[in-house]
Amino acid sequence: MRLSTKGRYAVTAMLDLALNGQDGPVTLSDISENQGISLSYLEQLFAALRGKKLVRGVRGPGGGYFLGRDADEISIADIICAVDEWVEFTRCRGKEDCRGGQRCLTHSLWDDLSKQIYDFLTDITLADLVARGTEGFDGCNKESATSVVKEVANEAA
Amino acid sequence: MRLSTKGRYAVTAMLDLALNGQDGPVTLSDISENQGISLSYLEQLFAALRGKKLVRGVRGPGGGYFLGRDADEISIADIICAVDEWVEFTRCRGKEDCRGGQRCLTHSLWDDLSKQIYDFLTDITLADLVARGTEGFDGCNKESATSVVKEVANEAA
DNA sequence: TAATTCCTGAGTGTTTTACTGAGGATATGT
DNA sequence: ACATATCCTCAGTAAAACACTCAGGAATTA
Repeated sequence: MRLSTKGRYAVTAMLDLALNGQDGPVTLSDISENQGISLSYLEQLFAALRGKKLVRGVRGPGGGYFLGRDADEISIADIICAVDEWVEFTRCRGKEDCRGGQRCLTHSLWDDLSKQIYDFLTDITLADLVARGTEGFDGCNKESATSVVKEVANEAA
Repeated sequence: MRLSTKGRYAVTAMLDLALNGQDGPVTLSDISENQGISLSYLEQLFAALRGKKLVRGVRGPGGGYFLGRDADEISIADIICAVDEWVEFTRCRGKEDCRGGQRCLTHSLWDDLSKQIYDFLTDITLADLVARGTEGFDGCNKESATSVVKEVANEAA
């Protein structure tokens, strides 16, 4: 599991899509402006997302992007795997590569952890995030990440 | 939270240390050979780990590295944060940066998820991994966790 | 036909990655 | 004292990834 800023861009963009895609498609220009990501970079990311059928593009005026399937059917792991190519880390592919089992054991432990992280992110869907966020939303103020700021919640109400 | 191969190298090296550091210090040469990481790169990583007091170096012949504290007091998040500098992702630092609350909401959702991942990795210690791994371990030939993960990933694709 | 949007691909400066190399500081064994 | 082993520091570097610009082409709508 690889987790870089590239993956974050993708997750953020998909979140934007989940939030705004209810009434009509969302254009990349909108996402670009909303999230502060360059248009061309978004196009690269969405090429990958399209390849994995996580989004569906509609061309022409009034076009844009939809989610490829329901938000509760798209996990964070899906999104990250689509853009952050999965890299094989351990070079230990069989018993012959192992020296005294030591190296192999360490790698096996890493693989275990890696799988745990993957499973964790597989269990979180876009719908989860949206649901969780829109009810107990804590607003923009980064300094109070834990405390609840109700400004945007009030704005929405 | 950033999770790259650099962080993996660090976690793997620390695991090696946790496994072999019971009777005397472990040299970087050993780790280099065991894990297939270049010596100089390890020295870079351990400079960072030393800075965060996660390891303790002993110079001279017979020297090497110890864990900086007990294995059950070192979380995976500690290790990754030591080598993979924490990068602030969202540029949204206050209400003035937000446009209609939309961008802000997305960023807040990301921050939420980011914190969840961080908490998850904070709860896993080196001791956990070692304990979990050494009991059920039966060598390299077994269908490794990595290939399982890859299957799942392919299935999702 | 013109505008809008997706879509493709080439190119580019910057940063990160993973490594090489050249040395110095500190401790050990003889 | 001396040679050796180890940590430790720093400078450099090729390759990859990142994030982006630019230049168009393809499909759709008005």
